[in-house]
Amino acid sequence: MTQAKTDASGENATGWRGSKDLWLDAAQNAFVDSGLDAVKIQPLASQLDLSRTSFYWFFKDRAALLDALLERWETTNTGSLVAATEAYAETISEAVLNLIGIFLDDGPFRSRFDLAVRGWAHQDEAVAARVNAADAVRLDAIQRMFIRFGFDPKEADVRARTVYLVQIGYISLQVQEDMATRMERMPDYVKTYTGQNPSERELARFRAAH
Amino acid sequence: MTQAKTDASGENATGWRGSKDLWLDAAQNAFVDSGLDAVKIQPLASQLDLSRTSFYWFFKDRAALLDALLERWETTNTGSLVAATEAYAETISEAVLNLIGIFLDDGPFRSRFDLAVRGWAHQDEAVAARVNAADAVRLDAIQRMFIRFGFDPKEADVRARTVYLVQIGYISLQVQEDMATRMERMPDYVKTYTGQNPSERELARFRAAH
DNA sequence: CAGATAATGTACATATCTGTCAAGTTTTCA
DNA sequence: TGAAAACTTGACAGATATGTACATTATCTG
Repeated sequence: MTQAKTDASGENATGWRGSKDLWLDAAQNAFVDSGLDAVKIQPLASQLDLSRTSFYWFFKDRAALLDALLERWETTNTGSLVAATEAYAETISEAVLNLIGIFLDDGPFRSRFDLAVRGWAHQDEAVAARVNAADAVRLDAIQRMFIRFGFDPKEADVRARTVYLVQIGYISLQVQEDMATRMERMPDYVKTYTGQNPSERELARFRAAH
Repeated sequence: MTQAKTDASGENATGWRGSKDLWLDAAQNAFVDSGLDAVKIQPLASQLDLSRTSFYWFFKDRAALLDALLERWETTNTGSLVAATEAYAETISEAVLNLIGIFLDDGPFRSRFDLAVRGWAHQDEAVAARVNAADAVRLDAIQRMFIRFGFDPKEADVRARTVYLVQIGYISLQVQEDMATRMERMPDYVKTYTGQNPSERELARFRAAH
């Protein structure tokens, strides 16, 4: 078997109606919107207006689809978070703002994807293990960021956890706050996270970026 | 219909094998361990060694069971958290330690129950609304706690969010840390949350309690 | 201990999902 | 343009879930 090719724009370049990515994208949407148990071949098929059994040409079975989903998550979310911790910054406040930024808007890090994966981990040991590993990698990257700005390793660890866990908590709470509210809280958050107030210039730059 | 009575110890006081609470407890266990979609009457029945249809004598249908589950959550977790914010404390550090304490051991607040309910909220609008309301009540109680110790309302709000979100984040991460590790991090957490170091006496009291 | 009530079980009707197979149809490319 | 490759489909088989109707049995009460 060979997959349908896609052109540079990601569009379907072949004359065929279905493709591996088409099924995977549909699965991801269902997964992000409604959790693992919404990822069912039958409903996806009706939604795509394809025969249910056509799915089996692209994937061995449902488990293979779920594997692909998890793999996609790993290579997306953790990577973009680590990159943000390594972005250029002159002060720890700026670095923290860089990091918080990726949770704010729909950048490469997909909060809801993260949430859905954690829901999955709740009912699957193997997935839980992979999520745990991802969390360790992320926390480590954030801790290194604090250390780079002169924090003692132990305190850097706790501060890394604080920043990260607050973001995960936000995602878990599924809060729907408008940007203005979030912006208003930002200086206090930075102060809590770093122990020092962000400069007006840093805040202005952050506001401009989001 | 009348339910089987239970005696003071909560044990089954009647000669009947099943009871509303028996089904509800089993449902809660399945729910907490594996999420909403594990709460199915057929599996619960085999597990309880009762006929599947016997369930329908106690509950109208599956939806009624789930309602009871959510109600139980509301009257347990939020209540115990609010109580902890109102517990006696001489300093903000002590108050924060009081609050963190309920997440540490298996007290009235059940972390995993909270996690499971949030997973449910992810796939059900109505549940999401009730969880949102619970979060608002909890955050409000924590904010009042900070204000009581002299914090400015806006800063109290952010600090309340930080403490609460970190705990929710911890739950979401399903971290399995031993008590020693958690204890070691405690002073830094208190410092981050309150801006001041806890006294040795406060830490000693906390260690003794957990 | 008998009748009422509470609880349990069997049988049936129905829905939704997964996966296999063999036979189709479309597209590609030599 | 015609054979091969890429895809699509309907029919089948099986698993597991929900809920209703009705018969049956266990427990309680007077």
